[in-house]
Amino acid sequence: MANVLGAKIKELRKQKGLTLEQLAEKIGSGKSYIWEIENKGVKRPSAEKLAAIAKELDVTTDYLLDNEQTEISEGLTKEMYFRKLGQLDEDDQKRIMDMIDAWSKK
Amino acid sequence: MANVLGAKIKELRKQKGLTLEQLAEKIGSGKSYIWEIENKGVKRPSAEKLAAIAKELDVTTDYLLDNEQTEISEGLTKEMYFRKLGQLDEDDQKRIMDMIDAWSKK
DNA sequence: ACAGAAAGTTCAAGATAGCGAACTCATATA
DNA sequence: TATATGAGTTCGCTATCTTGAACTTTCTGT
Repeated sequence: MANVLGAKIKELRKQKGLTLEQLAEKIGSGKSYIWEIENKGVKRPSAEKLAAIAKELDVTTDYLLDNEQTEISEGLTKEMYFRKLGQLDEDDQKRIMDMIDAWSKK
Repeated sequence: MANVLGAKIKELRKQKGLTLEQLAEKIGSGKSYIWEIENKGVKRPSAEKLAAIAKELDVTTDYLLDNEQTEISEGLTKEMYFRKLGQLDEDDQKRIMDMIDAWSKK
């Protein structure tokens, strides 16, 4: 169960049909580094690199870092609601946000 | 205009009335490190630390990293709530989503 | 003003990130 | 088979992170 991060990146990279070198080039790093993240497990990758990787693989940094969350489908429905939220009137938006705030403190 | 990241963190931390030590403790690091991020400028902070800081300061990691974006926009606020929503337990998430659904049909 | 506490600052040292260059392994092409 | 090409792997090296402990400055109460 170690190196969840690496597993996620490897899977997403392959889904996109990218080689180590291609992904590395897109985010401006060496392919050896991507390999080490995926296989050896880098303990504390920099926010810069990870954000770049996340962007290229169309996921959020938070998703990559969260060791509990290994499925993206769930996240996608949330994103849908996020969009819906934006369509409500200001007042309703504020009510929702207040509610989230309230429930966050538990 | 160097060290935009540090400036943002310092400002947000003060807005919340937190001391270096308080913020440091919340994210599990030494206060000296927070100070160096804010004042000396750490070049490539780890994703883990930065995500923890962002969470504590109620902003996204992406906002902290983006040197162009220095204002907390409306979009960012929604993004932040989107993330908060994902951190609630399933039941609460469902309640919020139901509420959004209900209010969408008005 | 003074003492003590709280906040901020400095720094040396050990741990890790991240790169380049060279290597292996597989697959393709002649 | 031989050669080439692309993908993955190993490793040493430097730069940077991150910490703990000691230090200085600022605040607070008396």
